[in-house]
Amino acid sequence: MEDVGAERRRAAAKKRPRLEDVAARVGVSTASVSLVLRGVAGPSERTRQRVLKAAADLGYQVDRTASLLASRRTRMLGVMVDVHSPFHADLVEYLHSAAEEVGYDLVLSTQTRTRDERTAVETLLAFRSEALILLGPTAPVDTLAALDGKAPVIVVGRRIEEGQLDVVRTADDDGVGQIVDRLVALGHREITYVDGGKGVIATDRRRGYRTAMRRHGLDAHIKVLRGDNTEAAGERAARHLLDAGELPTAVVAFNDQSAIGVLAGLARAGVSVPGEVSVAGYDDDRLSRLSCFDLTTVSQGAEAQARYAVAAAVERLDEGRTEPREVVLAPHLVVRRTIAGPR
Amino acid sequence: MEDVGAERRRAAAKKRPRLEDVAARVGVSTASVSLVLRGVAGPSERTRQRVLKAAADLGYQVDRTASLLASRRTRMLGVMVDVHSPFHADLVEYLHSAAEEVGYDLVLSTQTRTRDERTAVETLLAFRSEALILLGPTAPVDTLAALDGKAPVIVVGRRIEEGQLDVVRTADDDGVGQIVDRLVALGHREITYVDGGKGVIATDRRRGYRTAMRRHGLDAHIKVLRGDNTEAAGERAARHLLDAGELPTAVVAFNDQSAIGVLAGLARAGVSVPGEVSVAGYDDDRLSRLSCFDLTTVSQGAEAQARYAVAAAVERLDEGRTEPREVVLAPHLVVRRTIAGPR
DNA sequence: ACCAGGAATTAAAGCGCTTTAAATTGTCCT
DNA sequence: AGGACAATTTAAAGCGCTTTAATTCCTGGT
Repeated sequence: MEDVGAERRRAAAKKRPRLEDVAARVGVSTASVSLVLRGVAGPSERTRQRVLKAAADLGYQVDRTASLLASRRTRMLGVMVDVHSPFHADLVEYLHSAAEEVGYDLVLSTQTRTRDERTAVETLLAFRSEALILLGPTAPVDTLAALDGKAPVIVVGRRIEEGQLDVVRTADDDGVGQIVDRLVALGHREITYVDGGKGVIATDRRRGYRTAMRRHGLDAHIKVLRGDNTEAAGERAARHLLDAGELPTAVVAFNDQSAIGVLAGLARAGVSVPGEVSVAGYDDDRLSRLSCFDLTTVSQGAEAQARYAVAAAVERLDEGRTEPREVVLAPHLVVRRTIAGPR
Repeated sequence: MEDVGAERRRAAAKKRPRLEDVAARVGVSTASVSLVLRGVAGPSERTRQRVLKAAADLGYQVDRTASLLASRRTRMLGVMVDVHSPFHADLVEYLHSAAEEVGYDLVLSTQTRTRDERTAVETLLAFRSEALILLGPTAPVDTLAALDGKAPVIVVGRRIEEGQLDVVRTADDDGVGQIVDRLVALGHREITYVDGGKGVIATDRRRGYRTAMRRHGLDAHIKVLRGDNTEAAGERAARHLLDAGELPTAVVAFNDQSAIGVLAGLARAGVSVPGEVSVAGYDDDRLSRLSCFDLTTVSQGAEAQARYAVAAAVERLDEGRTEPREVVLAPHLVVRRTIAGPR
């Protein structure tokens, strides 16, 4: 009993200082302190200085949960990312800067094996994000639209049918088309595509491949290998090609991770890239830029996407826009080492 | 004027439901609803069901900021990570599971170019993290110790002198020693080390290299190349070696990222690994496992570290431990493709 | 000396939830 | 029927901050 009491007292003694403590020390009201600390105009210079000093002396640090609760606004944007994606990592960084510029803060929630999309989004909402920026969400449109009722939803990187939600994305089919065009220009005809699974993004890119192949009259060479968004899938695809014994002259993968898997699979079998086979990815993520891969890929303009996404959120939040808007950016080819003319 | 009023009314109308709304709908008090929603024993089964139903109907979602504010506890652990480090990404994932198991939640804060360690930690504190788990912090001990006054600090992966703080780490010098031992056993004598900069971790690993070399009587071959924790540094080091024209038979790098840079630099110059030069890294991070690298490295046991870190936090928070404790795990060699006997 | 008007300051009412102590209800004996 | 006791339920007091409306304090002009 004694002990518990003592402990409690000790704990109370070293409790973090509150606004009230700072106010008491200076001899002003908590209102004034609050104003000074947030840099709101009003308090006199003298008060300002004294408050600042007292706050520093006490080691005062604002309690964000209380601020958020008290102010109707939170100025926080919730971002859902897939922690495994290097491309998302890039995006997050740009989102950070973009948000900072307009005075917003980011709260991240990441999906892992144990936390699915729904949980991730709920956390964001529970923390009072004012808008949700979802990077490549896989949930059905209805679900996303329902979410939009609770907070403006900005979907990044994925197509959504007909003006239901704010979307920022690149024209994925066009991007893949550009790769195919370039490969064809280099003289390739046997161009195989490694698929990215059943998401909307994957569908678009696959379509881009098919369309481009047809445009060049290469219908007969259209070949799509099952896959997903991981290195493992790329490697499997490569093994599959090798086992089949008839390597195409070029392989285009759903994304960079998959492409890197393809690269690995080929390397292991001693197939030279781009000597024997050309390989291209999609996203221009960190990994693709590593000099050991130096992968030819398509840039989605991560920075621009981040900027537009934040801008969209701000428009909804601060400028009263209510109609959904879609921003489609043009992807552009980033030619690096992994493609060349056919063998 | 009219418009603004109207808009405000509309906004108010679709405001998210509060505990009170759920309570009103069922005809009980907010207290009961709170209890039910948190799964606390007390409310009858009948009440329980009705509350759950009402909450679902209304689409109620708890406002975390309010909960946190109201409960003295937050059950949140603040984690500071470097978003660029694949090893940290691994750790975070394990931390997530470990925390979840003991009923804690994680709030992440990442340093980027624009956000330094201090800011990151302040955010964590502002969100009322009860303890801080710092992954490889670079701040001086004093700063960290000061922090410990505000919330228990658990330092992960870095040595801290003499019982000032909770620390979970692996014996880095030993780890590097193991690599050197293995290389020597394979017959290597000219083993060069690519340094990791001036942090404490780097110091330990460098020492491990030096000590091991001396132990094998290879003092004359000790050679440390300047570097840091990036791929770029590794690549620079490789170029340096190549320019000097006298390649060692083995290169040990500060971490996997740096080692991958070395690999890239050597590959570009057409030097075969492990044929002509053996290369080893440290951390056993994601990248090192990619089959295209298949890098020999040292595992720090990310999962175990995460587990111990969370355990340490819980002990401080819930079990009243106050003396700092250090957990030093034994690293273990992960032999993959990149080392072999000397040429 | 007095007052209008602006500048600085503050009292007080929440924000949406948790939690404690007290009130209410129900059950089972005697 | 009356009462003891346990099972439920709830009123009300915060949590630490923001914000609005009101108050106080200064000016300078008359």
